[in-house]
Amino acid sequence: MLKNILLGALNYQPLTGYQMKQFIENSAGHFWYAQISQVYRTLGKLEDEGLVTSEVEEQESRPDKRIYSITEAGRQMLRQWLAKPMTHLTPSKDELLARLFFSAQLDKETILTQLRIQRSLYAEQLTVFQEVIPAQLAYSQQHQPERARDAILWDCARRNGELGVQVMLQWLDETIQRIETEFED
Amino acid sequence: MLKNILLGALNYQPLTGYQMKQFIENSAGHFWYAQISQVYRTLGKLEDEGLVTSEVEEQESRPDKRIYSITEAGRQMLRQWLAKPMTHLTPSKDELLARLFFSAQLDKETILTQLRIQRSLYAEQLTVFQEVIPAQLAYSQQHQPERARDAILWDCARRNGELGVQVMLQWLDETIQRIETEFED
DNA sequence: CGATCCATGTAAGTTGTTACATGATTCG
DNA sequence: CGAATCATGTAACAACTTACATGGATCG
Repeated sequence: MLKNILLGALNYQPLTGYQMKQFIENSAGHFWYAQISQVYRTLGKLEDEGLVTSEVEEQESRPDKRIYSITEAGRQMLRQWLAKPMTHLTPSKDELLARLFFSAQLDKETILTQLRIQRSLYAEQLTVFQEVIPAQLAYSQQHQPERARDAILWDCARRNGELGVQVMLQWLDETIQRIETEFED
Repeated sequence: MLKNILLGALNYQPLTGYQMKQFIENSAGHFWYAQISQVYRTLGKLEDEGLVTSEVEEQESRPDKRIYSITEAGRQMLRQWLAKPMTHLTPSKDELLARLFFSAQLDKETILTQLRIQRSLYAEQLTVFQEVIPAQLAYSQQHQPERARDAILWDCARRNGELGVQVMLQWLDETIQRIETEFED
């Protein structure tokens, strides 16, 4: 799967491994993440499979850059992945819910503290979707007005993040209140 | 992480690997999943670490059962995990968003078909959170009224799933409409 | 009469994480 | 003056997936 995401990024322009890691953090962070070491290894595999090529650019006072480009075979792979219908829901893992599910043995205050910490983390995350990313999208739209379709889809992804965070905040408020009133200690 | 979830399940009563897989599917499926083979291997490791013990129950006309129980060390591990504050958000991966993000090169109808398939999958999922799980919870509450705290927390987890699915349906409707009106073909 | 359930696992492979190693530059 | 940024990767380990193997009972 990371392979497809790297191909997707390289489909716009050639990038180094380091830049791809940044791309994932800044643009795709809401629906994907990867360690930098994994990015490098995955790029190596993509190159072995002939889906990308690389060339080294020498630099002074910095390590040389290895710049990756997508090949025609890579583009075909990407298109294949995108067009193949997805007939399942992406399964998800959520540590907070896993903990809460088994937390009946904890005392009330420990649970509430946990939930309040998460609430503040989500509140912070909301500004990313409502302020940071919109600013980024506005900028890239000004500089690349020909990418109108991308702009729409990127904003749809952003909106998904915004709604997801809002619903978590709503749920956390509901849940905190419920535990405050329904739990005896 | 799967280790903690298995310990959490065994904290209620001894179970076989097969039953734990079912438990994960039925009760924890919304926030965790695991292959049955992974469950067996993880149980083996937990036993090596002395966090669970097992004994074999012979059966006729069925393979023998290996029944796992949590040890005192296991309970301590579980409590430690539950009580340690979680200061990060669980990162998530979502293939649908990843695909959509890179889908500008696809034609409008292919994207819309994808989104409509997902919409129907989520619609089905909603009845699980609104009908199937509430029935399960009502049943277990009747049979174990002493587990009042568990009942509350399990319903909070269920509610999280319900809200999550509802927000995905809302987002899919929004997104389908947006692509229908804003995409030219 | 084929699929699903019960019930166990192993083996091979892929993916992902953490730690290590290097080193100049730039920012606070 | 220490931390972060740029830039590369390797090694060891942990986690997870897929395929294989077995076999009676039960359901549609």
